[in-house]
Amino acid sequence: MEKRRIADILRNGQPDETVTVEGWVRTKRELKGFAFMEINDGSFLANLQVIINQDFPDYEALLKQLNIGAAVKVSGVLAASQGKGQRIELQPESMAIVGDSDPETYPLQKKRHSFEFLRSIGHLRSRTNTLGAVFRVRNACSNAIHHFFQDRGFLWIHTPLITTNDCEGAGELFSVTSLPLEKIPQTQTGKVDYEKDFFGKPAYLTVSGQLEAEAMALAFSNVYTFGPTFRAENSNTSRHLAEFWMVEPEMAFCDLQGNMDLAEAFLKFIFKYVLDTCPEDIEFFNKRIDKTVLKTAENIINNDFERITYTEAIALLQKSDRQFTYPVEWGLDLQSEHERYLAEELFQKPAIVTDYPVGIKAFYMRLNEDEKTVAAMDVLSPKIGEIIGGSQREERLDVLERRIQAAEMPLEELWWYRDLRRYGSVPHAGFGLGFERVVQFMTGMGNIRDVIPFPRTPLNAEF
RNA sequence: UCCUCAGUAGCUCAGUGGUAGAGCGGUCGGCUGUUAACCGAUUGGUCGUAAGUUCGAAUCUUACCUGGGGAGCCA
Repeated sequence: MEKRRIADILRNGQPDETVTVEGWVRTKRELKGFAFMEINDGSFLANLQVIINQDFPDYEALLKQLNIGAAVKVSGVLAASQGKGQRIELQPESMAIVGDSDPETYPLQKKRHSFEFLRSIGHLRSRTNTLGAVFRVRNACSNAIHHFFQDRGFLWIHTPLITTNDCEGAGELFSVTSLPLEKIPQTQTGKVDYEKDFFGKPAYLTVSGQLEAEAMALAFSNVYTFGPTFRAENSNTSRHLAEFWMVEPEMAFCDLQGNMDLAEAFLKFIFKYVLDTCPEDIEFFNKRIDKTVLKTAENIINNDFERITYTEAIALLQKSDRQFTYPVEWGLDLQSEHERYLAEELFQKPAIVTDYPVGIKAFYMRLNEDEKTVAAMDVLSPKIGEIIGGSQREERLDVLERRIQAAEMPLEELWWYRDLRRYGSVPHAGFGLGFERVVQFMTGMGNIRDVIPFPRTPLNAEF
């Protein structure tokens, strides 16, 4: 008998087809002479309804075991549903409890649970409608990312998770060591003797694969990373994780314009891809989580992003009649409230802000002709804020070295990064995108901890 | 890390100085097409932890722990 996924049955199944399905009981409703059971195998938002008549073998005993959470295997014949709410349903001929579930202790009920509670049962929460939809969308989004870049000839590169650069960028780093913490070897001056450590010097979990991606871009022209990234910052917000996934394309022979064009095309593509592949899940989010999800997605797909310079953004903020908590002044960084005002209220769509003051951006961003600004870009989105941060990179050795020194960073440690400017240096650009923030944006989920299966945040590494 | 709100039954919450409550869930019974099924009964508690005030504390005070929202930092 043909084993089929529930998504396939609900989309394509026809009456009188014989099928076998495997999944978990989501709900059961008992009536006088028969019972309804719904099972879900994770392939689809909706459940497959199974009708069990009282003349089914061992009806009484079976029903006692068909509790929410139990794993079952059912074979039978599809039939057009007599009731409302589903097109097709399953009339079983044989049924087996693969793994039972005690209803007294199983924490999931057939009712709404708070996301806070679901986080405490991270190993089971993916069996709920919302988290199920989240992770299907997350998967589709991952797929979309690879499609987008692969179709354009970008090489997917795997940059190291362990780094000895403590100067990759901002953010606190997690240390990586094989030294015994209870008895750390010390030098004669009483400092940690890193020469005895695994790598012979301090090592950390990476906060970005960008520097290595630049090296690879200068060999393969267009590359991208897509992998985990770590930040030890004690951030307790709905949009920060200690371990998250980042997408970082890097393009040789590319300037800031090309970078912006790619970022915009990229966001449009992945939104359209997810809309096309997970329409039911997006519909669910639009109905139950955030009623603007669909509108926002269509807005992104169909409209050009607003593009303004930092200087123009400051002027717009100063011109607005809104009272901001933080000062608006050329040279100061944009605060969350400023970014949200621009994207959410003024433009009501994503906005790309470029050419920030040199003083507030990283050393590797290319110095503009005015020597006051750098070729940086931030894509600001409604609700989430900064969703993409990128720049054209400084390709001129002398300028780069000046910037490194101005940032009081050690030139020697960046010897290989400087080498890239010495041998065949070309204008190049790239950006970083927080993957979970995109999934948050697509689904309307308010807390980033609910768009990654097992979130790592301060004081939380359970599961 | 800072500000702010919260922590009471398995879940969601009410109770704001005087006997610990409801809905949902679970269990039992009823119901011929349900779909957050419905109807009836029943079960269920270290009121986050510790100390203090009081004749008496879920309720007031202090500290701590945990969580939510916001901010900073950032993607």
